[in-house]
Amino acid sequence: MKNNSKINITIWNVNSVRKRLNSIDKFLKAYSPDILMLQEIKVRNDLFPFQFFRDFGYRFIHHEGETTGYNRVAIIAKEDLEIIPKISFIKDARHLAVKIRNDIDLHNFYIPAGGDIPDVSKNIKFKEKLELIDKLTAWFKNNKSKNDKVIIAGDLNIAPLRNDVWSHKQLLNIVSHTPIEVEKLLNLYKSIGFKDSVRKFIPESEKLYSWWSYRARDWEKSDRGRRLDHIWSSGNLDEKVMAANIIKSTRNHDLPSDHVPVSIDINL
DNA sequence: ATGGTTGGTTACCAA
Repeated sequence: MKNNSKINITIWNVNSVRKRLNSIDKFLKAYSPDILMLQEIKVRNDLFPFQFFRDFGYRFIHHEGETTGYNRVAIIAKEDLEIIPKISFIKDARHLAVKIRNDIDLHNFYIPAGGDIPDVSKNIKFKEKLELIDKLTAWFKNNKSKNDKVIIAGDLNIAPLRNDVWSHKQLLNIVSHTPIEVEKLLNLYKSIGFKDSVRKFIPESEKLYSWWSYRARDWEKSDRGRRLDHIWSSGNLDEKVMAANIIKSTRNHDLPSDHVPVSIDINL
């Protein structure tokens, strides 16, 4: 990557990379991001569609071997990136990190959804989700400072703002928008002074979603979405973020993911 | 208040 150039970073929970090849093909032809960070690729290393991405000119494809085809994230880029150590306590290949421009840490996260019941005494998955976010908050506080250049992105499975969900009132007790999750996520946000690179361009007064359930009869008409996918940059990078985009059109592809891509353009 | 859909080395579980 040349100095002083615009870089597009796109995140996308594809809900199985193999099922989504036609949709990803359409998206890459139209948007051609420099760095593509996928979540929920649901594929083992040996079955990953390497050639598909190489044919689009992506020479850097980073994901890690696990025996199961669940969860998992990948970082794909046009140019080689330096791989940096994973955060050790995140399981199920839900995290990978790289360094860009020699000094910016770029993290790809897939935070667990946390089950259906928003009660830590009845639902271990909800408990583990909250604990993971607490651990991440502590990790950033202990390992990074407000002067470090850090971008964290991915499916965080929490919609923090009132207008990040179709009905604040009706989702208060629904996992992804409960006050306890929102509080935990805000602590992570404040840990080293992250900024929301997408809300920077779209005021909090406007509804904004990145996910629509498969269960709706007509997802677009009912429009009961949530903004679960986020890109945050640390304070000294925020001013270099020049644009953000949620590519809602992919939700109308044949065999779509329930999430749509979220991207930023950043001048580096 | 209930049920609705999708995916995985799948016939249950997670999302």
